[in-house]
Amino acid sequence: MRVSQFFLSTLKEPPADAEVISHQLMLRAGMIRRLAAGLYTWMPMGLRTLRKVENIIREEMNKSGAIEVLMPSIQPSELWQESERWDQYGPELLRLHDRHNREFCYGPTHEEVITDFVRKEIRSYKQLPVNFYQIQTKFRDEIRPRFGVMRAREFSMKDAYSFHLSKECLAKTYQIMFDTYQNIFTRLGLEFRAVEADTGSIGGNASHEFHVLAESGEDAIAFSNKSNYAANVELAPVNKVNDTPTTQKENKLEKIATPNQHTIEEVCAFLQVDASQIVKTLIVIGENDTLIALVLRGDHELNAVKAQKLADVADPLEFACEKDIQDQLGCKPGSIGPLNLNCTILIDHAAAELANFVCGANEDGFHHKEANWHRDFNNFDYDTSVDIRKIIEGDASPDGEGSVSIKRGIEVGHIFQLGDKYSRALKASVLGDDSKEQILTMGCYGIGVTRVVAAAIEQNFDEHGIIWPQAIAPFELSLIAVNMKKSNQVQTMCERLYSEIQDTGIEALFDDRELRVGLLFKDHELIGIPHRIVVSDRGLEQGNIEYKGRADTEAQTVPVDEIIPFLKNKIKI
RNA sequence: CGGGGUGUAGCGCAGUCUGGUAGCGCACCACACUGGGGGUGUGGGGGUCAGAGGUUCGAAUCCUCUCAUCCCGACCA
Repeated sequence: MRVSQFFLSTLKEPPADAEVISHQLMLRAGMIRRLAAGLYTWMPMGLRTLRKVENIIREEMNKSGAIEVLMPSIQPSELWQESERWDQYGPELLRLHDRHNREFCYGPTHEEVITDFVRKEIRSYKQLPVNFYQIQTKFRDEIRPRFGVMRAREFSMKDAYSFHLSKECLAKTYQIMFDTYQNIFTRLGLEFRAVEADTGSIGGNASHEFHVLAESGEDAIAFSNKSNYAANVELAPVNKVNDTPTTQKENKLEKIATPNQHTIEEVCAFLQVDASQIVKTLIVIGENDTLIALVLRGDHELNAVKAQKLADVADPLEFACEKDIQDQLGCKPGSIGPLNLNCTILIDHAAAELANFVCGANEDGFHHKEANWHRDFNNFDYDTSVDIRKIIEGDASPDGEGSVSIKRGIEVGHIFQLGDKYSRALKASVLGDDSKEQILTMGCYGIGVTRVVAAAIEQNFDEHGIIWPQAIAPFELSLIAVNMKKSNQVQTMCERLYSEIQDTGIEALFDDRELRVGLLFKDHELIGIPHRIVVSDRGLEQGNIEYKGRADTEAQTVPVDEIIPFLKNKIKI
């Protein structure tokens, strides 16, 4: 492609409202433009990368045996009423009316449509298992779209849905999709991890998220340093360290005044103790609007996802207001402690292992020192202690092998074993080999296609711009001329090379603009094209072309005669 | 939806406090010089100062409302 016949629109400065690096670089490199909040136009440069991502996904999905379909983005409300999600989904579902005042929604996902399709089309167990996928535009009316296409309202997603007679069969396809996702993200050239995940609101059993590792990721992932274990921090369990908690010491329980010391930091500083020797007591709403105390070690953080799964705790987790705490427990939140507290108390096992600890005294301005569970608490039972804290760096790995380190990731894929939630609601069934009707079992598998593009940038950039993995670069090679206008030999060589490069199948962007070479370098580095050759009088006099990889620090010279094989070898067509 | 910003030329901003000719840099157009890392000069084009209402002789500037947008919290590919 010649730049003169393409559309290049780079910005020297990032627009002020772009915060994250991928958003800034996508705007500056002329990949996208914002139309409205969470809505983006893909410009020619960005679209080339988007299409490459799609194609890799499509190829690998096809290889896995999945079959491509394309469903409408607008869906009738009736299907959503059948699954009961019309009422459950909330304002994120963009609802609309047609001219006859019939209700529709813009699809945020396609479980209903595909299940409806399958119940009409699939009659026999002999047609199973089957896995349909599409690459299609979704709309989710996010409360706060942000970070450019990373969290847009309209976005492109690859969604696949598999149908089975049995859970065993589903598990097989699930494994195939797991492997396919590994292949896809490997081919995309991204550093990623498959992690165990919460099944969340979609429901179902097994679930894995695929995360692209990047500093700016919104999710925290816990890894074992010894095994393959990886899990979203929201989900990662924390193992009990001891079989029995530390035994009490001789020191007596002591009540001390801690005037105006409310937070853990304040109390620690005031009493000169470490946060790990203090217990914090959080009051949340339980089932039936009772209050429940969650007790954690002072240096640990509550894991809300784990806590709200406990039978007594309301889901979603909700903290009690100060007034209710004051009215029902007799003091302000800053002085609550588990000793003689008049409500259900759930103790995190790390807190239950403490001895001689500090805790609130349930009296404004007072704490206890030297508290011990077995000695000072009636009915304390270590075995009933619960796991409600966030795993932290250095904790033992949940699978028992090695310890945990934590990295940040961007969720780009998610696979679920759905079960029969939708097939049951929509009565999707087939006849089995016993001639009996059987409800289908489903799996679903998503990849955020547009998000992959942003995530790839978050993982691959420097101060000059994007550094594309070759598989998804908009162009593979930059052909730049120094002062072509004034040099016939440069111009002739560029035309010759451009033609020969095209014959190799390498996708080159030939910058034939009459601009200073510095400008050309800046533009091509910003766009992130992985390979670059420069043709100049200076080089040609020595019979050389200059080559530089986008991530290289030094350029190298290559004899003119060898440049095409050299490039073929570098770019591996 | 709560909290905090921001809306002035395509982009980045000043001007607003203290009302009085609409500005700067980049980009764009023309010409000339220049030519291996965002060069120089000369001359240009482009704005309903987010919108509406109000105060005033006079409003980008003061007041009221509306809209848009970004950042921090709960959701998700």
